[in-house]
Amino acid sequence: MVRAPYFDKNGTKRGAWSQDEDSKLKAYIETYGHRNWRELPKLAGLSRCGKSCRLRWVNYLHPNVKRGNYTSEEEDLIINLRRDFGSKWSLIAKELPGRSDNEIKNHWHTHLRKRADLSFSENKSAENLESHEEKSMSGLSHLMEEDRADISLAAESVRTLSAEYIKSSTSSSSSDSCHAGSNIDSSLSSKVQPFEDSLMKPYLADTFSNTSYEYWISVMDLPNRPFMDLPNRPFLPPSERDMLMVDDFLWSGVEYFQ
DNA sequence: AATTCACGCAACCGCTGTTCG
DNA sequence: GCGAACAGCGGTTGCGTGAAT
Repeated sequence: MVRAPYFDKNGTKRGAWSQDEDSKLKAYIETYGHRNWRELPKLAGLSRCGKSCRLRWVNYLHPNVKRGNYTSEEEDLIINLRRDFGSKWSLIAKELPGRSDNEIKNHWHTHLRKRADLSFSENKSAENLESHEEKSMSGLSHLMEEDRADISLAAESVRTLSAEYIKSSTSSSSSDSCHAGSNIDSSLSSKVQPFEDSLMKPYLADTFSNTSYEYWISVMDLPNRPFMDLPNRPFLPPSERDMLMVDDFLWSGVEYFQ
């Protein structure tokens, strides 16, 4: 189940813990506490590094650690907290007495993420989109103001082009109003296509296959941003950094939908 | 029965924040 | 104010186990 025990080049033991090591660590901490993890292994007679000892204690040996299956209440709580806090596992763990951040993180990745995905796709509906938008924007709060401005610029570009795209699509004679069509002005299409290829398709092909362009425009409709003239602002962000910003922005929305 | 594959989870790695001299 | 040491965190990895073929 875990890495087989071995010694690294410094003579420090790594991998799975033995019962003997567990008892030594537990006995030492219960007697003397753990004020200095670096010194602790030497004093406890262990050939481990301090980090390894800390991890073993926090995740396994601590008397408050609760073993066994998660209750449905705990799972619901994790899903809700994950939605609110993101990957702040230590914060989430504080709300679940007896569960370590590592354990919760593992449980999320192996069980709950799928359930959360399923739950989202089942609940996805038009009336929720507005609140999703708010959540998406609140997801930006952790970013520096200048980064938010960068994202906003890129998002504005997306918004503007998408609006033109839809306008062009819906005013055309084509019966296909969902996706890039053959009737769109070729210059506009050439600008929209990279957007669709590089940003939208991963979502459309995944969780948001039925989400409309109108929705994405509403999500990206950031308030109080200067309008950019398309000729002066190429659609694709000019740098890799901008690209990452847009990606981060979009994923921050996805995070909140889970 | 043997082999392959996917899953679950303990442990590790690398980074960031905090404390201390 | 600065750098080193340390603690803590989140992402990733390695490998045992059981299910599927």
